[in-house]
Amino acid sequence: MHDELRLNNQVCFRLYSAARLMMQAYTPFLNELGITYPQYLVLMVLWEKDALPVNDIAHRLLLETNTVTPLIQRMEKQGIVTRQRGKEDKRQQIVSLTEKGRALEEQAYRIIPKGMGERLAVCPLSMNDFQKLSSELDDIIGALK
Amino acid sequence: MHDELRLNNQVCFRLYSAARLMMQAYTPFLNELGITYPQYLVLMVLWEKDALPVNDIAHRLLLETNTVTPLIQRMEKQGIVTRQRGKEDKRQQIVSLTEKGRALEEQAYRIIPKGMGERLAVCPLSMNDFQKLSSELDDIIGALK
DNA sequence: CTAATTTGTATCGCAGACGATTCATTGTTA
DNA sequence: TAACAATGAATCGTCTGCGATACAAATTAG
Repeated sequence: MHDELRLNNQVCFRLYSAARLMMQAYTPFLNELGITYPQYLVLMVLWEKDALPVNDIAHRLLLETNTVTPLIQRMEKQGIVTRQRGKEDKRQQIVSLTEKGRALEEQAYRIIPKGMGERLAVCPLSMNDFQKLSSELDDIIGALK
Repeated sequence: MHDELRLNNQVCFRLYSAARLMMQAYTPFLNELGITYPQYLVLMVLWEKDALPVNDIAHRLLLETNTVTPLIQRMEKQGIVTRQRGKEDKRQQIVSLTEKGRALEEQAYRIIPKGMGERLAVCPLSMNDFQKLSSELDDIIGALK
């Protein structure tokens, strides 16, 4: 009846599916590292700049702190990060990488770019296409966040 | 250190964020209908073709049945759909819209295209850009599913 | 036609997401 | 400075997602 309400006409459904399938594609490689995809995102933030309060990590990932807090608590249990109250502001929890957390960067570097590259090779998109896709997604993200 | 492991270089993180933000953008409109985004997806499938087994709905949404089953059970509690065992194959649960479920299509049609259109208007993407985005996402989905 | 296998759902457990609320700490203002 | 507001985390409840498992119905094999 209403073409606007057809699944096949929905950009959102495509985004939703592509994001899920992409996470699923990462999963076997992340399993080798013993982490989940959201945990991998937290690690990428910390590999770039260590010792950040929960709030900064959440902002970087466009997530709420009530999502990130339990995520990081699980990572603490696994010995990947440690938490300590901020010196200047005692409300903050400063999240820092452990030796194990830092070591994961090298492991990730050996496994993931190669693995995902092969996984996406069947995809008929050029480097240029991925570049354009990225900037279009940034436009959507910018408009909605 | 490793540029491949930078958040800003990840297509996957963009997909993940864009999908989440898009769902969040739908939420206020879906709240008026009393449904969630995944429930909306199920409804779009049923509005197109009513009385489908759980399996068909799951396949259409690229989800597992162990995700769709509880989703539909909640929708049944809300009086949006009904379930009955298949006549030919008693293993199947045939999911059908109730009157309330059918009525939601008109409500959705009045609320969502207009609301989301305004929400995405600030997005500097043309109709053509969205078209290309859709087909690129389809390429990724096709490669990964 | 019975046994083995496959298929369609359901159940369980765990990890996100996120709204709502709480609590301690910090900042601000009267 | 004392009351008040804002901020950073955490907690709670609910709804996904999904791997692992279970189970009945249906299909296939022998």
